[in-house]
Amino acid sequence: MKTNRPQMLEKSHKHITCENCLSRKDSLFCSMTGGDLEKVDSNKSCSYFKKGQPLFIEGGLPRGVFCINEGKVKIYSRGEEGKEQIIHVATSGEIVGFRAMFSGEPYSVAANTLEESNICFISKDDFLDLVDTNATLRNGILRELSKELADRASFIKNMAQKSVRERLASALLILDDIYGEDFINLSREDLANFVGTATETLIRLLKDFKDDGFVTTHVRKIEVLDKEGLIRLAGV
Amino acid sequence: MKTNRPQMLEKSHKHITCENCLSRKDSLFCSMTGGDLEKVDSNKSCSYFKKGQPLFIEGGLPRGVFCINEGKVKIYSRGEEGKEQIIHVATSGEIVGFRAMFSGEPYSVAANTLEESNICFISKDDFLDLVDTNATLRNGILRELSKELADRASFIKNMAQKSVRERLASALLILDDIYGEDFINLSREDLANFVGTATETLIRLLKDFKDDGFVTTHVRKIEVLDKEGLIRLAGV
DNA sequence: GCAAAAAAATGACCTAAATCATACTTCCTA
DNA sequence: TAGGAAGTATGATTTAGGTCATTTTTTTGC
Repeated sequence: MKTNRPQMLEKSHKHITCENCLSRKDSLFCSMTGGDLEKVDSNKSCSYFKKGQPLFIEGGLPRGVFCINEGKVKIYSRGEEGKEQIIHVATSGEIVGFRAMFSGEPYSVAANTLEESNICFISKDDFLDLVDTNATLRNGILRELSKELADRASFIKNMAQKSVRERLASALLILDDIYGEDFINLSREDLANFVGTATETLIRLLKDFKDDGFVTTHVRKIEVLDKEGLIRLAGV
Repeated sequence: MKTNRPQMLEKSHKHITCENCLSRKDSLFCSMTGGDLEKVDSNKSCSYFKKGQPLFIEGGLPRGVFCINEGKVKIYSRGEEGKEQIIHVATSGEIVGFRAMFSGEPYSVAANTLEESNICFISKDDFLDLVDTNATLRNGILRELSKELADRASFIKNMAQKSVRERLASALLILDDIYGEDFINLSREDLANFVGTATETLIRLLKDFKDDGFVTTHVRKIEVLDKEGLIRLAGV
């Protein structure tokens, strides 16, 4: 059963040891062993982020990467009239912002927390050093980049060829995966910006989905009731 | 002045030496020196491809990478009703299909020549070996992957937030860059599948652009007359 | 615990762009 | 080099979904 727990994270800046980080098992860092792990551990800094805080902004200069210990982060880019397009929602264990490390260019996207989060920061030098010396990590990163590239190709195809209804179904399935044990917890506006539609349209469609028994809502939180149904709707 | 030359490529399978490959300067391989270059050279195979031939198909198993010596290749993915979404048009010097080398998964996209092309093939083992031992190449690839990721994020945003008109303007600018000295040479259908619209809509909008003096057409070929105008239209 | 602000919801309306139908051109190839 | 197929063009019609305006609910800060 899904939970609706009001998460209360430790608000201090106390150090989270990689050794004990529960999120590490899902992470690119999962393979790391003694020496490298210690190096990261001693050089990283951990912070508590309130909901809505930026990790970095579009056009900013990257100084390092962020490793999510606990929480959710939206990766997005702003269009002309300021409308956000959310590209990805990152969760515990994910490393955020490492693409700009390699491209040598400013951030092409921005990142903000979607809820209160504990996030560690590893400096550019330390990270690149690690990538250079640790072949397993490097291969993990190459694999990750490739997968993400494939994801985005399919994202583009969906935007081009699917109706908003189908895209919403597919977005809910993706988010249900990301939120795992918890309810999907995004504002209607953020959800609309992920699906790529107007907020009003999203609200209407979500109501349809509710009426049809695919989902239910607890104020702003969304619970997926019928995955199979959504899969059929999404037409994957 | 743009050319309209009827390209006639060497139709044999004769070997193209990397050493003399004119496209190499634009390539990820540009940094490669004696030893590595010779290794690639002696292990690769070169082929002439007719217009419309597949390099690989969606879901197929990758055996190596393709290096375009001369020609154009569309990278695309098919939607449910078989409609193609073109993700990228690759040209001389580009290496195609290296993402799947790292992900260990089947191709998530397909690749077909858009015109007759000379393309070299490098086997998976040779390529991965090279990446493992040549740090410069490796960094080039990481940079390339990152840039492409950024490109696709902006592609997604455009699909979500821009009108077909704006997307067409932006697509024409991108293609004008890719085709360089030559006219843009894509079927209306391919162009529609790149912009992400119906073929009829594309034809109508292209006519508008012609009436407004932004482009002119030579049968199927498209010549950009007013870049500045298109930039304004695209709203970049 | 209340006021103000932000978010969510609903209604009315409008248009960009899809779809369907058909005609015209250009390109192959037999 | 004729004839058929593929590609291009245009017209008529429909509709998904965007926009704007307003109300209701929830959240937030004092």
